[in-house]
Amino acid sequence: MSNASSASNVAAKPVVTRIAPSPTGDMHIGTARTALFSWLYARARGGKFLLRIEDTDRARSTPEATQGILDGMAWLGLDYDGEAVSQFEQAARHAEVANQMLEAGTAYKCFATQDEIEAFREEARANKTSTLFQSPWRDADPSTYPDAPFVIRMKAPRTGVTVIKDQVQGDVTIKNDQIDDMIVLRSDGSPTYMLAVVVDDHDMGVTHVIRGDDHLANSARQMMVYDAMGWDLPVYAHIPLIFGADGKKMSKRHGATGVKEYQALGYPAQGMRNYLARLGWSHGDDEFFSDAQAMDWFDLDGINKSPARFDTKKLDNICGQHLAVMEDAQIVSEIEGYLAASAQPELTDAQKSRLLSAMYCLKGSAKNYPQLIEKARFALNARPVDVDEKAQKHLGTVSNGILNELTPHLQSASWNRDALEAAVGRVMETQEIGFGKVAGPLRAALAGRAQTPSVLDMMFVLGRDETLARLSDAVQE
RNA sequence: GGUCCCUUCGUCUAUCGGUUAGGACGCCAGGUUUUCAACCUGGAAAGAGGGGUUCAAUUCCCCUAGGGACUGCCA
Repeated sequence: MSNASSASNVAAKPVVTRIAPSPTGDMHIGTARTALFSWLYARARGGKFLLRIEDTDRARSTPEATQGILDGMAWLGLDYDGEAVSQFEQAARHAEVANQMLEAGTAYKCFATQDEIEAFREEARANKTSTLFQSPWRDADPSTYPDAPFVIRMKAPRTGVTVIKDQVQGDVTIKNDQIDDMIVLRSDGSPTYMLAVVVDDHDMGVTHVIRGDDHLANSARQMMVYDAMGWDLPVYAHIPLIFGADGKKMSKRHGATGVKEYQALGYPAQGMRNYLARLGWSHGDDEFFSDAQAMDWFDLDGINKSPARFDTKKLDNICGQHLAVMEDAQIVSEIEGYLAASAQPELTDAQKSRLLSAMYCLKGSAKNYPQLIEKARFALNARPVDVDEKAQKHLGTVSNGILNELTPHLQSASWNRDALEAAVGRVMETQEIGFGKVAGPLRAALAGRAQTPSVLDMMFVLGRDETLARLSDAVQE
């Protein structure tokens, strides 16, 4: 028997994609990318993007993890249509479908116990034969059924092939004798994932299933359910997994793997979307782009078949480019989210407005929020500024003279960047020194540290009173 | 073990039989400079190996090697 998903019979329908994470831990960065792809695909086509929480594993699912998924989606700006669907809550419907297949004869009751199956597998492994369990109950006469717990299994074809027409992987042919009679309903009456995904995807009207390629082989089995129920197959697109720097599947030892961790690390969401979109997908040589461009360009045929490694250096670079062009208010708002995510004190109103006015000279060189905040210390910290060791070297009797001479010039200067530069220039002339000789002490006095934005920008942002006060503080010390 | 998938600079990738194999990150060198960064210029750097097909293969096919996924009453 041959089976194939047909792109043509769903092409006319509006696109519906979904992300279906299981709430058993932090939302993985790979899940986020899958969500992003699905989101881009649906949004660009005026379709729907849905969220379903695959919480049928009651032992491992937690409300905290569910909240983590919701938070992650919100942070990344991946808005979904309607309410998040709980797979667990559809259990009755799943059982109903299982029973329908039972009645139709496309599924059957299996009374084999887990011990029996395990014993079979052990023996098979020992003999190096196939561990695919072939239930003796597949064609058993119902009159021989014992009064015992049973599972419902699909009656998989044992000959022929199943062809998965995948938009990324191409046609993948699986021999049917490699497919076991998968369990769709457990002995406690609960549905398995294999059944639940198919039923939910069908009920939710999902037209395009975009998911990790660890599900590729599963697709052949899931297609049996579509077939048994006479449902249209979705378009499949199995995307390669994301690897860590060493080429192994991204895991904890590679550093951050959870979406929330990246927010806590201070990456702008826009940059994250851009980087993630570019990981495993490309549109010619385009590397830096907006959401609108990504939607315009994104398509399944641009997705690569080979796994990509996660590269934080490139992430940094892309994020830096986005920060440089982001709206100031947007950056401040994201910084507030970053501070909360990384358990740092929130900004006061005064700090926010200072940050906002300083943003023009901060956002051009930072790659993430910690870097930006580090540069913004001069604006965030109140007097008296604490002077670190490196800055301290620029303060002393010599610098006192320079700062003292600069003070009257600043008192009379009109407060714009050119005038401030002229004021500094006058001190350079009379003292016959270079800009650096003035900037050093000035930087130390204004910021108390060696790495800051331009001294001209700092004075401009701080304003006359604050600037003069900081100079005075420094001279007194 | 079995089935399936993958393989272009260190990394992300372009190329859809004919290119000096292009771009980006990172790296190295130089420049700019008011510190760090940013920025500018230049440079090194790739078709896993072996067979075919073809006038011509990075591109199509096969084999090998190396990765990976699946092989659960997990999702």
